[in-house]
Amino acid sequence: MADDSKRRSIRNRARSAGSTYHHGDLRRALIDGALAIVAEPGGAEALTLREVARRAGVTHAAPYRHFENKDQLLCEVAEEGFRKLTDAMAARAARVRDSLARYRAIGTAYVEFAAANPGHYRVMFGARLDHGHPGLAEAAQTAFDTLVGAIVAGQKAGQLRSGSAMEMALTSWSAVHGLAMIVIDGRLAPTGLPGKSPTALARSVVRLLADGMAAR
Amino acid sequence: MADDSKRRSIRNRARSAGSTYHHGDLRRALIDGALAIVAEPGGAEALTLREVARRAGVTHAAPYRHFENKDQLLCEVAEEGFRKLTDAMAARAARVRDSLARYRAIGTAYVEFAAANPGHYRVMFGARLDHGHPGLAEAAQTAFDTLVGAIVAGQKAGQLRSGSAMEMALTSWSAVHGLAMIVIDGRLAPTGLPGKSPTALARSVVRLLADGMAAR
DNA sequence: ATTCGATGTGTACGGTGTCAACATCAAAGT
DNA sequence: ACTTTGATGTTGACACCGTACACATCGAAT
Repeated sequence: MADDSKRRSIRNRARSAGSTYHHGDLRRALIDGALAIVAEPGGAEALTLREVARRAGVTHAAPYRHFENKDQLLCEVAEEGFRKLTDAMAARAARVRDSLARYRAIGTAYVEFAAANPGHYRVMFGARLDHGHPGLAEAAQTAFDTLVGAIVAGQKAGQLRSGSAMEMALTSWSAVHGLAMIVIDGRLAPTGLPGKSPTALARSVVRLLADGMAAR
Repeated sequence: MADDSKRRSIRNRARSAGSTYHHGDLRRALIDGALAIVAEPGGAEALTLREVARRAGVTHAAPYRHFENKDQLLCEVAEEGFRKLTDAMAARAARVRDSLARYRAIGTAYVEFAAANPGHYRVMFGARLDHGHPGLAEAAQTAFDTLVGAIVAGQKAGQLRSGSAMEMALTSWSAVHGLAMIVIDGRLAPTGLPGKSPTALARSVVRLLADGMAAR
């Protein structure tokens, strides 16, 4: 019957993807599906538990065997996002020697990551996220530490003004996070600077910020 | 019957609120209901069309006679939010003579407004907002212009460095918006500065920002 | 070979935004 | 004064969502 053949094809799909038991590694498949949805035009709005299940070829209730609820899945997605963000910043920073320029590079990379992955970024900063989730908290911390590290290094090199590195980091993070949100939410109209590329805007904001933080 | 008495009480409630016809000024009642919900603990998450209708003592479909869809209602709520934000900034600025101090006062007032009205602020910057909505666009523009005005004034007074006022405004807005989001989303953990009051954080960030923008 | 625990299925519940057909009522036109 | 009409509110439906529970299935430990 149609039912049987459909079911078999599902099993086969799961089997082919390095399965451990029952139907492949569903947990991983669900996260991957969520990542795929979030990268599509629909964005974070279209990220629904049922759609994730559909893509994994599984019933809408199956995800509950691997995640307590939707938020837990979102945490996993967000965690992966913070790791990618950290990587993006680190990769950019690695190509710059001057510590002030490195600070700027990190800020620009931050905004560009958000602009390139708006759906993912929105999940990372969604209101419903369980802040207690251990992996997520650690991943977010690591991303933030990248910024702090660059600031401390700049201070040691005498290129950034002395003072509370933490306050400087919070200010920097606020600026890049705010710009990222403004850009991905399409809120540039009031500034009269629409049409400008995210990169150009990021460079402009980060330069002003770095000028302010630079030793004088 | 119970039905009749219930209906009558609804009519009476509407009547008592300066009605024009059928049932009072439902459009206004719906917006007010939305504003009330957004100010409650539940916040923007709890803002549902059906709940708004319930509070107005009306059926779940009635709002569609006054708003095309939920987003249009949200636009109205957001518009009112931007007006209140503008007022809050202007009120604070009016008490400061020095133009650099005034710039700082505006930034601090911005963050404090968001911290005091997190639900409302989240609606104002929700992803689903129709950017085309005329009233909303104007209200947002006015709020932003408050910032731009303060910067231009500071430049004229020789207290803020010269350069593109628009870029400086975008940088300032990014910083206060970013900090506002971080605070109301409870994302301070990575900074190691949790527990600090929004006001203290705002002052710290704004001071750093103003130092950077100040003429030297 | 049997049991058992983990995993996926089916079905159900209450909630949401939205729509279309219907009912009502104030005001305009006769 | 009576009718018509257009704006407003109601009813009931639809498709979706997150979540819960009882049931089926199947790999692995006994």
